[in-house]
Amino acid sequence: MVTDKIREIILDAIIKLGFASDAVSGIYDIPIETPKVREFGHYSSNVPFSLAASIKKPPYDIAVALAASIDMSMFEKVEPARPGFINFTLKPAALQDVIIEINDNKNSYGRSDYGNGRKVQVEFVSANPTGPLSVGHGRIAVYGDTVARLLDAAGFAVHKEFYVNDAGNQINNLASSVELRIRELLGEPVDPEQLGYKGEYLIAYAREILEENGQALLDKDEQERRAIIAESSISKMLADQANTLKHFGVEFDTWFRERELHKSGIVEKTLEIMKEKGLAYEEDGAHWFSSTDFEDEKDRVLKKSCGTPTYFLADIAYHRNKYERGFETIIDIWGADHHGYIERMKAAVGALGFDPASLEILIVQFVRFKNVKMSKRLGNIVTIDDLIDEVGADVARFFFLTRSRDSHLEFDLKLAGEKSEANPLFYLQYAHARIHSLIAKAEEKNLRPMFGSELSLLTDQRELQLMKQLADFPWEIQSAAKSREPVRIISYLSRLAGDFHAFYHDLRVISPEEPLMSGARLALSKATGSVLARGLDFLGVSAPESM
RNA sequence: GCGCUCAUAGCUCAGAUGGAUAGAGCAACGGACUUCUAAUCCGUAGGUCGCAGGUUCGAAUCCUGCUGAGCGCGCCA
Repeated sequence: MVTDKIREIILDAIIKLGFASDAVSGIYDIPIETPKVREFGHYSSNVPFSLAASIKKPPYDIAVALAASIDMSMFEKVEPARPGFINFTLKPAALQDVIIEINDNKNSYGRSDYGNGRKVQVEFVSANPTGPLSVGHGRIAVYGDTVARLLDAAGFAVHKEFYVNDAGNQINNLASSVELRIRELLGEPVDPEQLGYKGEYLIAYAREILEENGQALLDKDEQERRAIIAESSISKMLADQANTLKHFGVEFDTWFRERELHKSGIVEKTLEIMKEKGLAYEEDGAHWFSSTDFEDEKDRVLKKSCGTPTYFLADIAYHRNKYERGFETIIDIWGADHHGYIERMKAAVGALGFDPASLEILIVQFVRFKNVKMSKRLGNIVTIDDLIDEVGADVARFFFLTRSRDSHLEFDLKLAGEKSEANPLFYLQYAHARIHSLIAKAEEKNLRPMFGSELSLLTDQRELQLMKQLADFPWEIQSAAKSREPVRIISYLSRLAGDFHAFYHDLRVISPEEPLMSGARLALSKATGSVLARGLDFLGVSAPESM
């Protein structure tokens, strides 16, 4: 990775000059960025500012000293700049090597071992199994899935999990609603007001359950009847949700059932542990977690006076279980309505002796709607399935990923379906398709990508800029993974596609009278095509070969 | 009332631990195809980064207050 090489070179110079300190002791302490102004070079670092405090010299003087001590083998120019930057311009040869690197690592370019195989769990969506997934879940699904893909590329061992809340009142509600639908199918009068879940999707479940079990189902005693209906409804719901997510390009390693926590006794066990550690007390017949000792605003109930555990206790047990499974970093992705639970969850994890910093809870803001006809069938829900039907999975995924997770986005279904809104996606896909067709056309004239010494012919400003962009890919993946911001990949790919389009427009690729130049430019195009394809793959979006 | 999040071009949004002249797409305007995909390229115009203070060599970014928006504050899940 070019950026890491530059960091190493800077670090060597820092050590040589005796400037190393606590502030700067490893390569990842060295900031590096692409300057906004092209004249400043390919990369720049403001590390002199980081060093200024510890070695008590003006940043500019440090920049001058560093620039003079840099190993120049990769660079054409290394210049200090006021008030304290060092600007680097790579030699063309250093950029040309990137094409070879990409070609040699077609299926792995962009991957790094930054994560060093550390186990990370990403838990997301985790919708209740009581209805179809909404567009809000869709935003979370795409965000979580993409973060997981990026972490994987950055060298983490990633596990994707969907937590199924299949215990608690909402399940009783679900079962009784389905039972009412069954009775309705059998001709009994049903008061719609009694339906906890009014969505018509339950009618289909009721029909199937009736077919599977026969009318005898209703003769069983209530507890048994409800248990059958509940389990059956849940598994149908999970199958539907999984199917929806699959169409959306999102698949999980595990679907973790809350029920299992209760059945296996982990929930009770967790309460006992908390009591032993003096973290829980009894008052008014209920069990409380003294979370105020851990910066929560008030104590929370773990087990109600009626004897049933709260959702919160189950959640604590669940998180304990996550740590027991050996995850070093746990990422929970929640909707904005759950932000009030972050403090208490972290408090609980910390109280149990785990490092609260290892639990990252990321909030994804809600999606609001504009120009949407509310579906009577489902109440005020726009589902992921509706969205995919309307605009397709690619556009839908891309739409969510272009907004950072903090933005309170307004979803305009009308706009999303139009070309204008989707244009940035087509821009990327078009670049990929163009490259594919270019290479096919060259083949007809017996011209193929060449990865030898002819690459040194690539010295035009357009070519250098495109190669520089390709060189940045691994770094962009890594920083998007570190910051959990997939949106960066979109910005990056747009720049890459833009540089390719400009290159393509200004320079002739296929010219039989210049076979070496053609070969080199085809190699550059091919490298661009594979980086685009890999980038789009991280976003879960297709890279079409023709459009 | 308290808390979390957000406010950047007409619209939708980027903006790397605080760094150099705040960017892109769409919309508007003006150019570029008898030649590799014009779903493209080149250019013009568009900004008091919600408002007011503060921190410092430097603030869209950090802190405080205010305004506005979304969400949350139960022995619900």
